[in-house]
Amino acid sequence: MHSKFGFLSYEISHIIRQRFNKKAENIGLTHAQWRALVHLSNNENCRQIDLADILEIKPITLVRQIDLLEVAGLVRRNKDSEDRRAYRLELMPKAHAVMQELWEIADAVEAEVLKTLTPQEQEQMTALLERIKTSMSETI
Amino acid sequence: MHSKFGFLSYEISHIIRQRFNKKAENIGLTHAQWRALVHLSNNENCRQIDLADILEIKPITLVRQIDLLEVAGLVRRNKDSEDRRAYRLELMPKAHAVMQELWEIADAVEAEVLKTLTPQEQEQMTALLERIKTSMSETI
DNA sequence: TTGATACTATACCTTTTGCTTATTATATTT
DNA sequence: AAATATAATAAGCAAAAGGTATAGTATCAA
Repeated sequence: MHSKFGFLSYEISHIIRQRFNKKAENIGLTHAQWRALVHLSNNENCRQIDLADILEIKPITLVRQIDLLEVAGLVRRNKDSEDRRAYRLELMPKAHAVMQELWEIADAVEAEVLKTLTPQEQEQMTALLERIKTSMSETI
Repeated sequence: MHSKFGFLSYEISHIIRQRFNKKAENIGLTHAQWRALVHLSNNENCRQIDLADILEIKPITLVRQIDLLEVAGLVRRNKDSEDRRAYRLELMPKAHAVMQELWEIADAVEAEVLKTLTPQEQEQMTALLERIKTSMSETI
């Protein structure tokens, strides 16, 4: 029996993403931008390279996401006082309002997806996935 | 506490995909083509629209994947004898050899990813994910 | 201290994946 | 027979990500 976990996790997140995009299209943020916002809010004032690392994407890929978020007034690049090469990324007040809307959509999509499991099973699965993710980031 | 499952499943599959692509780049098939092959081998002789449905993509998106797979000699479009609008997709012998290589890579990536869980936990998680996927396809 | 090396952000270009809209040919239903 | 639906596809676009190269700045080692 061959591996299935890779396909399962891909296909589930693929459908979640489709559903999220459909419900969120009027907000004007793509899934990738929304992901950047969430991780930025967990790591306020980090540099672009830090955020790119967290998002598991290349710095150049992040540059344009930040460009768009900056134009939308959600994020600001502040010059790092200690390293003149770097920027520190600040979340603007408007971002919090947008994020609240997006969290409602994300929570609704997720509730729909997980409704087939009991609360205990949901917790169990989240815990298992978190262990996998932690182990993956350690393996480089 | 906000939803996490969407992010977790996305991020894990994102990293799995990166690792897979890196190891498989010399084979000359992209992740999407590989996914199409696997699902085709589980549904031999289906029509393009059936496969698109299984892959949760639009038929036009699949057209070009099949074009590429056909050029590579892995898949053949056979005219459906009962419906002259449709093609039946046939997996060519060469595809099986390629798939064997790709399965080895996929299995290795997956083993590495899951090594942090016990075999029981791995089964548990796969079972939970399969229930989610089944429930999602039922919800349309 | 200076010269080599490394790092941060980014410009330019390409690839991969997927979509929308519309078209052609064929089936099916009324 | 006419209206409607379906299978594949063309044309063109968009989102997400990467590769290579470069400017500017930091850091380390001789």
